[in-house]
Amino acid sequence: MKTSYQQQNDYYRGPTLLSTCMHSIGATNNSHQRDSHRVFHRKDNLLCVGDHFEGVYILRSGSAKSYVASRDGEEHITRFNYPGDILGIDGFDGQVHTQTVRFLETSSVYFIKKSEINSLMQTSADFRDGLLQSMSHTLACDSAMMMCLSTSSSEQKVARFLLDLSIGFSERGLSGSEFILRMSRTDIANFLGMAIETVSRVFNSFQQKKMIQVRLRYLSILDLGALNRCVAIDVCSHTVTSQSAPKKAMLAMN
Amino acid sequence: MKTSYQQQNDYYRGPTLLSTCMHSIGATNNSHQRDSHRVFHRKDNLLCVGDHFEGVYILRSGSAKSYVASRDGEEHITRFNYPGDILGIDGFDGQVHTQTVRFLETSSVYFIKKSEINSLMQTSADFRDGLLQSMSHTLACDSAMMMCLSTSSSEQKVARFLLDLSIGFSERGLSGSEFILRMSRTDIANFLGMAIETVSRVFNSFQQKKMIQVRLRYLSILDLGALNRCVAIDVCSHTVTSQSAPKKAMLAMN
DNA sequence: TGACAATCTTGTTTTATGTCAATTGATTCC
DNA sequence: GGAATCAATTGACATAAAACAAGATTGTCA
Repeated sequence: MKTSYQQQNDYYRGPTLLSTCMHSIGATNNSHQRDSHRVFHRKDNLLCVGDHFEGVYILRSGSAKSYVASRDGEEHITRFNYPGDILGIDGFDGQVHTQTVRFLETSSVYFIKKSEINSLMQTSADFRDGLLQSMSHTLACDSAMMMCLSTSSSEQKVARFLLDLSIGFSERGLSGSEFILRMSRTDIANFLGMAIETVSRVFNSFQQKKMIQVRLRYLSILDLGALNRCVAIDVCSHTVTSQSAPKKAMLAMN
Repeated sequence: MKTSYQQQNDYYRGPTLLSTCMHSIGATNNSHQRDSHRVFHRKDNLLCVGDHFEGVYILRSGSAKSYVASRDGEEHITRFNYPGDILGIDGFDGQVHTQTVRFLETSSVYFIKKSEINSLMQTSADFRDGLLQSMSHTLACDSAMMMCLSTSSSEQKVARFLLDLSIGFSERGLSGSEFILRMSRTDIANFLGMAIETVSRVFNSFQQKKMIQVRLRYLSILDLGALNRCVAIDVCSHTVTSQSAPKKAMLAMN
């Protein structure tokens, strides 16, 4: 079974918001490239809350999760990271990192020193635009996530999550319909703000409706349309007869 | 009663993440300052989803709400804005705005053209740092908000909301204990991802516990400590005898 | 000033989802 | 290779908060 799933930790070479930056750096100085690459393993931390800000990292291969911690020690995952993502951007404010970044599998990153960022901002318009664009894009994603967290049902949240993964893999030239969930159910539950049991139940429910096929961390999307419809209006769990009047009206408009 | 509440639409002159930027701009060119100031009224839109990105705005006085829209027309408020905040930053990605910004009261903004941003990024280290810092700070706030939305009870959400407002007003040199809620209950409910009725009930509950005093949009914080404790561990709505075992344990550790 | 429209509050009912508990199924590691 | 640990599922039950409904208050404009 494993063989049908694409390797997700191939080096990422496709277009990305920061591919331009890589160019700029390459053009500026080739000799230091060796030193700027670092490899990490599962459960390694790239950064911890409170670490001094030294620069940003571009994830080249593998995957990671970024999380914040509340006063009482509770952790909350704010993002899953994939190749091309910039890590450690949160350090610009106050020169201290507010998030911990932990790898989900063997991964490699490219490091850009603070001083390098500064000089590139002045000399390379591409780098400037790329960085601003990337941060701006992250802000937009956060807004969408907030909307998802605060207004969606459990089924909508999981559907949204799977679709985002699917889109992300597609953009990176991997299969958007068959992939491996590198994170645990606990991580997914934490990220989506729901109980782990509910995640399990929704997966099961989707599977019974032939929308997905899931076994442990191997996931196939069988009916993309159904997932998309689920996100737009949460009809997955209801029969038409049990629809409330407002929901019926919304369906009618479609 | 109104007289005891501070005017919130005085021009903001205190320290802010972008006060340095204002300096830089002032130093660069004084003559255009007149043109860059614009005044808006309640319910006016500064930006709409889909608008082409022309530059960013710094809110000088008043207040606004930023919201995104889903496919089915539902709106979700992602942020309330106060003097010193940068508006329109979301346009860096794709040169199109993804959020609508609407004023809650008569407000004024300072406009910085795209071309100006570009030249300032090159020439002024202060502006560069200020902008990156501001965006980074916003990202951190978003993370905290996501955590709040996904893991908090209704009482915790409202407590967190009031504390954030209080801190924001204090930082701006206004009273952190007595202020006007410029947004409607509906806006608050939308922002916090809860029903308007629940917002009303939580306000009432807090009032009965002498934590706050609220009448329409006039709000006083009577017991800051209680609000803070409510955010840390949600004990507001429970008596000690009804605590579950884990919650009791958490309380004991305090 | 009075009437209409918003906005906010309060009471009751319903339901989605969390919590608790038990079991099964994978990994890990001597 | 088998105990031990960790991860995921499944079922029964409890509950916080949404939905629904009705009323009170405030704001607005002729």
